[in-house]
Amino acid sequence: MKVKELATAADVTPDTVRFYTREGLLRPSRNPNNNYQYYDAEDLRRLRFARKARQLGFSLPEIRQILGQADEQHSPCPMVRDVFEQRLAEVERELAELQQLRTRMVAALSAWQEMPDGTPDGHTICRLIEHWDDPATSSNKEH
Amino acid sequence: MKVKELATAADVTPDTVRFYTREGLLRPSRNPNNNYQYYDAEDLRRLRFARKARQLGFSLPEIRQILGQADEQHSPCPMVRDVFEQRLAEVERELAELQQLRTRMVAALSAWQEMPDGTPDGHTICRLIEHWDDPATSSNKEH
DNA sequence: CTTTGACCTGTGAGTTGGTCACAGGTTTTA
DNA sequence: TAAAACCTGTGACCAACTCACAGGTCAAAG
Repeated sequence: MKVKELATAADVTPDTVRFYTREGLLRPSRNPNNNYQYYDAEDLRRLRFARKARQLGFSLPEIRQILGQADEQHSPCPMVRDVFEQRLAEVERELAELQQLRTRMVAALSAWQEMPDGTPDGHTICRLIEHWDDPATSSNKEH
Repeated sequence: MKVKELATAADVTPDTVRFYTREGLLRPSRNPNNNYQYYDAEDLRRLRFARKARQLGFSLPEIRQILGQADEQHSPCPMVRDVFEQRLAEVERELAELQQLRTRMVAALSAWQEMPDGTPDGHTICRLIEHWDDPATSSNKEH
């Protein structure tokens, strides 16, 4: 398969195929006549694997490591379980952060309903923001 | 105030002050003798404003625009309200996406409890991931 | 047989919001 | 007077692609 064929088969762009190849996740062979890269069924499996892993939150270096282990006949599954739990914890942290941001934004928005637009007076930029009270800063509960 | 003094006053790093200066958010004066940059109370206000706006999800270009409007004696508040609502919508999109990811991850994790680690056999990389069913792909509800 | 269009190649820059490193100049402290 | 702490500008780095460019290859259509 050539780049675009593989890309179509895995439902990604040719650019992504080329990028993953540069990153060492795929190992195409080369036709010395025209310098084209040719991918086989194994590459397709690797690419599909990589995409699924990405959707589950694995990074490219992690995926490269998993593929490398499998290449060397080691089961990557224990590592996968391990990394995955860390990722889940991280996702939950991000989620909490984003929820907090949303809460702050909703609160700010409702507070703004009652505030008029300020006219610039040289020492105020935008009261909506300047008079907004950051809960993380005002009463520091962190650490 | 010199760079570090301003940074300390706004609780950011000197690098951030320099970065914001390069980005045009701060406008220090210069001492021609030593080429140092000097910041005044207005810069401190701008910097604090920028940090609050960042916490509320505004991007640097947006903040630059807001500051620019205020510089020209236009009230940036209407724009702030406008951008803010878009940002809130975006945050809610990201939030939904992250929640979905978390759901998928939790489901995968519980499914994995019952699955043994595979031994590499040349046509499987890691069954945990390969046999995981992406809800977005399998039954496409999008669009 | 040539032209067009679709494909291929490698390289390098852009995205976001900083952070870090480097090499060298200045000012303050001991 | 020398070290410590600060200042300067420039450029690379992070993640995971995406896009652009300039040029080479190849299949089908004229």
